[in-house]
Amino acid sequence: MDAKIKKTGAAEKILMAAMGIIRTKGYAATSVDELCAAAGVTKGAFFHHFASKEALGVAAAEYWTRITGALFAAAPYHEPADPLDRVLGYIDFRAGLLAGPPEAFSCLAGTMAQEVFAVSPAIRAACEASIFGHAATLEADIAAAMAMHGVKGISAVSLARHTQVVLQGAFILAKAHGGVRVMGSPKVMGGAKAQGGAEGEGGAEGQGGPEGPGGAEVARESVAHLKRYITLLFQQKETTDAGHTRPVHLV
Amino acid sequence: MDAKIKKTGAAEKILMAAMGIIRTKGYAATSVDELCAAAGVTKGAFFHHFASKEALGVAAAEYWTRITGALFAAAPYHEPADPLDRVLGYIDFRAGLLAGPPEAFSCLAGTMAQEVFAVSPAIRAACEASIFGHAATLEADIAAAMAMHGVKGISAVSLARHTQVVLQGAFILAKAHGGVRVMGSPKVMGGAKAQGGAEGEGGAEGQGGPEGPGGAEVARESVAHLKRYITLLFQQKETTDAGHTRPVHLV
DNA sequence: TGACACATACCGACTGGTTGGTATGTTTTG
DNA sequence: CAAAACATACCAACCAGTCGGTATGTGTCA
Repeated sequence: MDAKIKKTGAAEKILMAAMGIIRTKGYAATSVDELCAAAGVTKGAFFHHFASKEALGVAAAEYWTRITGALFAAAPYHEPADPLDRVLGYIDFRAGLLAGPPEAFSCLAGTMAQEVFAVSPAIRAACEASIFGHAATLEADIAAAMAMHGVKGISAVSLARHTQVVLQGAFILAKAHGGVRVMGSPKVMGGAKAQGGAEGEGGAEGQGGPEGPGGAEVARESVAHLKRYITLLFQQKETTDAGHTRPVHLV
Repeated sequence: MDAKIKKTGAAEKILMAAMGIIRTKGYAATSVDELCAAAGVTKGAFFHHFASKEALGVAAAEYWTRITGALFAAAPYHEPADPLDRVLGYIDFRAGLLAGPPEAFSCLAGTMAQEVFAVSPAIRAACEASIFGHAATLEADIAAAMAMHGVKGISAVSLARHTQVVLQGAFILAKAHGGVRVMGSPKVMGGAKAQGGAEGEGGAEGQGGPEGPGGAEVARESVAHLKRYITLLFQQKETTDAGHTRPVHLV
């Protein structure tokens, strides 16, 4: 990087900005002007690279797939020899990512899919590819672990998807819980007008966690349940096979 | 229409319309005009009853809490004497609701929380109250079941929330999967412009389920995992506590 | 080497339609 | 009647998207 110091093009700057803003405010509430301002480019540049706002949505989902794909490919959970350890390692890795405000750890594809599934087939498809494609990267390890530990009656596909269900759901509870402290940046709707009666906490506990503001802890607890589920699944099948207890047909 | 046959006021008509439209398109993409048209009222009526669009969002979340609260209070899963059966009955009840297109079974509070958690504290709080409040209705049964069956080391609060995490996550995967068939109503974005490369299926299987179009089946599979988790949780504690074989009620 | 053709990347003023919201009626109801 | 419930007309701000233009290559032929 001497002669050519990485001149980031406008397209990528827009995509990076889109990742941050859409995860915070959602797709529909994000305007093209806002995206351009955040990326430091003009509207002309935007529509030079993307045919429409919807096309940017598709591109953002694909960008997200690329970025996260590289992150998980390089992660250390692939190392263990036992496939079950790799699966549990994946879950630990995901739990480790749950820190800070929700927009820092939530999933762009899940956020967009929720909003546009009924109005933009193209974006929905790109989000589907991202989520289900990522789930598919777990299938091999899960299948190998099930074969090795003699777990039967459950499909690896379904269990792989279930891990994503728990993560996506954890993001939502985290977003709903406590919320973000107004640390400046995200412009908040005028508080005077909303005459909402729901001011009190809905039975939530201490929200000032160790490192961040919001519901990362709620999310981590569910991921712990997921890990316990998988552990029990494999542990019980082993005892069932070995011992006296009559074989339990799962599903 | 004789003496007083339920003259539905404008406010409730708007709230009912909001439930349907926001669950389909999301909060941000739903315009006030659209809401008024669907409810068959005018803008004047809208702003007579709601101070702002944000105030409607809060009211919609509270309306949702009321509606669903009544539904679950009247549901039959409260009948069994064994609290564990009530908990598992709840999960079966939720699984039974997973049919048709995603906008028919997904959660308004989860949808809105995802979009507005960073921009509208009032709506976020109302959604939080809805989701965590509903989770709280499960705590008593879960705690009783854990006491009765000697399960320790897990908090009832956390397990109750985990059920909601799985459900919310299941909604997202269902929305991302396959999608809705364009059966007329929801106006779809212009397909010509979006030059998305993601046309192929992301490794998904047959999407034409028995009754509906989309991903209800994907959702049901995750709920089955949830039920299996809770079953294993109690079953293993029982085997650990009391002898070996124990009545297993799987699925 | 220089001149020409062509392509890519980017700029920013502009447009027509839509947005949430308001001001001012008219009708219904207690 | 008076107040609440609803309708009509309207507005400024904002929206996605357009369009004419510039600056910088890049290949190519003489």
